Amino acid sequence: MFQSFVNELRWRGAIHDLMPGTEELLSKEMIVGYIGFDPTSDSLHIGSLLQIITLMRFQKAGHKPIALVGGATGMVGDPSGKSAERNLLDENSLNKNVEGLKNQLAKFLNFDQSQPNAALLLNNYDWMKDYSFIHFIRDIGKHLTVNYMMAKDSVKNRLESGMSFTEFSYQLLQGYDFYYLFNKENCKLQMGGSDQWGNITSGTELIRRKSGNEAFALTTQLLKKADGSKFGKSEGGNIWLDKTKTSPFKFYQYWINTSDADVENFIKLFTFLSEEELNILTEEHNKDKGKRILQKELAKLVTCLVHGENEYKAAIETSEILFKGSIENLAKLDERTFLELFEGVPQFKLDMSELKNGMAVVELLSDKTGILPSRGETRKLIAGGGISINKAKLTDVELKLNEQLLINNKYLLISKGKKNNYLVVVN
RNA sequence: GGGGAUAUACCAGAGUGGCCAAAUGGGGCAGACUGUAAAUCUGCUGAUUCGUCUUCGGAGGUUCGAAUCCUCCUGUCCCCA
Repeated sequence: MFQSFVNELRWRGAIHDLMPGTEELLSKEMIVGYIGFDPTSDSLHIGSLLQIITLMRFQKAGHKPIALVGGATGMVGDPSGKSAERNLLDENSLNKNVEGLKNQLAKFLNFDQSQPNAALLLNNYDWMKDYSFIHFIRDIGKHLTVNYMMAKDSVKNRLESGMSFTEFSYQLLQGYDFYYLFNKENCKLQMGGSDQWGNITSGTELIRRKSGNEAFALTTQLLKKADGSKFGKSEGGNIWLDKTKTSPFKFYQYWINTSDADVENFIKLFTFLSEEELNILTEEHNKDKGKRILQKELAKLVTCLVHGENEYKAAIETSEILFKGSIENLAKLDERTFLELFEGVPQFKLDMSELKNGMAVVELLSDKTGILPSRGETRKLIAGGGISINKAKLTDVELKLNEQLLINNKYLLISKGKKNNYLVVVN
């Protein structure tokens, strides 16, 4: 039972690096392992989802996962992968972020205390807040040399451009977390993205030097898309797990749009389908890639995992209407269903009186709604055939809107390109 | 401390008195094709009431006219000490 974890990550192509002995350790007995999450925002995004899923797999393999929110480390800022010193978060937003992350993380793991491998959700602020500087540098700082710390990539890369003592100390804080969890929770493994290797090994080193014990590390591949662009971004920015930041519809759309080049890789990483199930699906998919079998399955499973089945179904319906449906069908829907369908679509309000006065499309699209940043750009886009109203391509730049265009006397469906839809609600 | 180079739109990078809202490439947005994919091709990419208006590190100046010349300031890079 225990041996499957590393193997599973391996065939899914998730592993970047393992400390020697890690696989043996995990195959013998139930192990406690942790992953830390930085409270840099009040929601996690789909990049961190991969780490959450790693913890879930870890738990499914029979091990005990700890999700650690970095309430203390977040006050300092992890320099890993950063080319410049960052601003510190103020405490209010930090607290808000910590709470947000805790709520999200809680949804993915099993905390049922009757299970021996029940998950834990911890905040390192709890053990750091009363640790005084003087004691910390005596107890902890004494065990790692500056030479050792400087050899880390996160520090080395910054020797030219400069780095504050604060960020330099970061690895010591994260190292101490591991040491603390090792002693307190018998946590022997830390996992994380490959950019965390340096921080994790500072922890294992601290454990070794301070107590002579051995701790282990496992890092996962950092995700990249096949075309080199960044994973987890769309025009609107990050794809968040919080549905108020990224609607389930948009979330679903992100996954359904996965390119052929990425989809096999992503479905292995982001779903719990077995190797056989995946083989069958992939074979089906390869027969006719146009059906996008893998994309649909991936979008379904990830949306269900994060937002639940109901939101997934709603997202599918909205997608059907927006991409396949006709405007007539849309008009047939009752108001409630209509609004439900468009929940994930950005909406704007407009006064009927403004419409009756004959508002120019250009004005609506730029000044009134901000769908486009300027009138000039709006004109250009219309001229280029990039705007549709109620699914009909808009050809007349000078068009004046009137109430006859409204669906059910109330709505206007604006599309920018194929994939960006906006709903104007007229009262 | 001395000497030199450089600063141009989202980025890279041409332009060195008028033909410059500024070449070209990348990125972004849109169109065609397709499968809501990739690749490819096409258009757009300062604002605008389409007459103009505001931009080339900053502040002044020369000139009918300045991204381009002059002065000062600021930032960056390189060399010497």
